Amino acid sequence: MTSVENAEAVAAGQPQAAKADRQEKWDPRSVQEKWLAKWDELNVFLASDDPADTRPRSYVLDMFPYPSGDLHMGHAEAYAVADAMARYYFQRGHNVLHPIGWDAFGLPAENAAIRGNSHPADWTYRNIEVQAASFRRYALSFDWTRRLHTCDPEYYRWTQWLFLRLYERGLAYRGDGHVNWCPKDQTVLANEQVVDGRCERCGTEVVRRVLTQWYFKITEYADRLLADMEPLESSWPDRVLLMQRNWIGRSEGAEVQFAIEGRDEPVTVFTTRPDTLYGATFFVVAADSPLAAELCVPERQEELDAYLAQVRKLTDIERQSADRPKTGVFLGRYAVNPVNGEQIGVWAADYVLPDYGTGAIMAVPAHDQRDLDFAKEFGLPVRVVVQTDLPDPGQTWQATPGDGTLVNSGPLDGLSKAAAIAAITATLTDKGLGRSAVSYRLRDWLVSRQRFWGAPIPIVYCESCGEVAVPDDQLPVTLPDLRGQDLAPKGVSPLAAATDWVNTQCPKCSGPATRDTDTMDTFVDSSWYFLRYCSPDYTGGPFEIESVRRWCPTDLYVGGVEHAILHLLYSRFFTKVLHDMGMVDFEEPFLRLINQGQVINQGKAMSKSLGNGVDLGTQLAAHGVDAIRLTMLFASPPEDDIDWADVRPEASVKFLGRVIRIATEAGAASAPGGTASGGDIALRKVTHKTIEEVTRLIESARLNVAVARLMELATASRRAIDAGPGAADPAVREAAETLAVLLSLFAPYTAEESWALLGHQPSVAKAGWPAADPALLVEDEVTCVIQVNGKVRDRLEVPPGISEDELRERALAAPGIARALGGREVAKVIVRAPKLVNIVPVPD
RNA sequence: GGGGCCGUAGCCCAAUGGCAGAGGCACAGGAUUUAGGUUCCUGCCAGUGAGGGUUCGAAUCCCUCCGGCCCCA
Repeated sequence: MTSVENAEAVAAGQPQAAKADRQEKWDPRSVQEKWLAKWDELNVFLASDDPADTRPRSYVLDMFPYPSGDLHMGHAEAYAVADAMARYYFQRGHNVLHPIGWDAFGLPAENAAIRGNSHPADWTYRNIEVQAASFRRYALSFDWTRRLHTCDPEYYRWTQWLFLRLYERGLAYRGDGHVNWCPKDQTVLANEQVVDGRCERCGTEVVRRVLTQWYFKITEYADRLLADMEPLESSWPDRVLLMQRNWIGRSEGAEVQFAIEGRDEPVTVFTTRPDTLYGATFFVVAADSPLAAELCVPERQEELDAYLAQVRKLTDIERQSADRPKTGVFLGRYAVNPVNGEQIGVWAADYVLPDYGTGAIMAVPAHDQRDLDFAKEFGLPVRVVVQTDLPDPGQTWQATPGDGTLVNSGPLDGLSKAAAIAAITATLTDKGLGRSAVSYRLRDWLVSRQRFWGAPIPIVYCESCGEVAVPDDQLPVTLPDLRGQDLAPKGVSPLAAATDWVNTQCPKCSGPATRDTDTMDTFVDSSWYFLRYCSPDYTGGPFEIESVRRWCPTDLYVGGVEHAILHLLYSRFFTKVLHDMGMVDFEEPFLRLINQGQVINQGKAMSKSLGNGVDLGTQLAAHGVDAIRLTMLFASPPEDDIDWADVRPEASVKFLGRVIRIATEAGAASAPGGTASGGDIALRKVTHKTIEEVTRLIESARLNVAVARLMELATASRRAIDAGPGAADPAVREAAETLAVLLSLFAPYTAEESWALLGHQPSVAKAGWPAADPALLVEDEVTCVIQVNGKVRDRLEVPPGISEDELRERALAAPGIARALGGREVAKVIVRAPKLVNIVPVPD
């Protein structure tokens, strides 16, 4: 029997049913619909943009979802974490911005449209509605009035506008390059979207293609992206900072110019080890670089072509794999070592990549394992120039990359590695043959995509004017109405087939022109959405500057670690560009970052192929929203994975039932509004200690421990009712009310119901955060541990304010201590009043 | 190969150099009960992956090894 039926039974005059209250499991699901309707009416979580609103502002943000079907277990955890934090700030009286929107452009919608012969928008907006309804039921404290979708023309108008601002500043450019191409998705990918040589979306192995594409010049911001991580050190997870640092991959070294026999211009190489310049015994260019084609002598052309055919079949990962035998072709030419005039052979090989550095390297086999492997394969000389205490690499085939003393290096002989780097760099600079240089692993961000469901790139190509930006007043460049098979991948963007759309007028000369047929990477859409939430309906720009000034940067950002590089790096880049444009007054968008863990099952990520998926809807139906939220938060610290096989939502249901019963009994026994000051002091102390600790725990996002503290408060309340002063004691009411308010962060329905049972008007969200009374936090007596040599030998009950001297005296006189000392003389006494004394006897 | 994070009870997790245990699950027992369900109460279990070091005192700091995860090659 549910409590709803109980209530009906009572109304029908069957009092025996009411008595069954303690015996029947309370079903927390029974109150969900009631409070949802009430909350819609009250609508308390609106962020106020009134400049006169003096409440402190907090901006709590969840990474917005992609609308692929309904919400899943992972969403349930992430959004529960952010919601608890947002509700906390709200209860503390902050003016909280906690918005929601959808990252609504993207490939799955397009694929669904091809399959279903429909428009991607149909699928997208349908799924958004499903998710929105689920979010509402999941009781998230969103300000729904700020909802946005990146596929709305009112949104992507400003994505295009931002593209044009980057274009004006030279930060968006069209360039040729070796790009990553996903054969399945039929589009190019950014480097960040290639994981282990595969498309991060569909897992297909990517291939290299040479194409002309649009790029954002994120490399220009490499140094700032690196340096500005320092202030985030304590508020972002270490591993995210580390991953970003690795991704940017700054390395210091030098550029060195090698003259090439028969070529006018020298070729520049980047090396982190200019000190080993005298050890360069050959020169390698990427086999598939233009340089290789150019430098190859005619007699070797055939050999190079055959080699190239092989190389083109390989992925980048295979090319760089250390355990693969080295391959290459001698190009029949020689490069000249600028420091000793030595002629060294120029080789084409696949272990050098065409788009890293300059696509050419000086090979120092003695001190670089890859070069050594190559030298071994082709019988090239190995010359040690840094003497280490390791055996000769020419004998062992183990390169010695470490520090040592320079030898065989002319003027550098005798120097250490560091000194040699400084000396050789200075020499090269003087002679105009090189300079110190910094190289980054980070590449420019490739933003063109040959797909339909994205923001069109707002550029047209005119026969007479060339590349022309679409003027701001002609934005947005909206998508043509393509659907079904029109969208099937054909290697060029589906937009190219919409000739009416493609053919347009040049904005400059009004002559015939064609539109760029690619759309932007959807990571462009999500690089600025957090700014749009501040003024989602603003029509004068992507955001209202004043509004962003009030809310941003985001105080807390919650999302998965899978965005550690991509989305976070891009958003940081956009923020810096907007800062340089004078549109925002900060340089980092997210002050604090929490990466929630994954929800897994039986030790493995949930997946269709493993058949271990757990459906969120089923869980919610079985246990109720509150129990699932509570289970997510209580299972482990937010950043740890939760194995659903290890948790019992039933336990949460049980706890929520305890809370409801306490509220029921306290609510029936006393009225709201009284003072707790005459109440049971022991319970009051527990209550106030709980307030103090939970506050501290929430601040540091240790939500699992906070929940445990609430369970203790519930237990203490139950004892007070059953075996203490009884339900009518004001301390019981105080405890029950505190429990309801604190619990409202985690289990909003149960908290609201409790609040009502205690005789209060909704909403509990407006109750305000309780303050701990310092007087109730002091303990009368503290148990002091007396140790001998660090082992506990006795305990004393002492007043918390006891002096060190008195405590020392009492400790030495304690009966267990004399026994433990066994007559030994005391050498030292460490006193940490009032909790611990450690007595160190003179050693035997 | 380089770098980073993590190993606490049968399980999930607490303990920010000071009593190894807060909370939950599971298990066992008691009370209530028509009930093996519900509720309430009680109990049970490890010496912190292994070894060494620093310290009056180490789960916590340092070193080595083992195991797991992540990032970069």
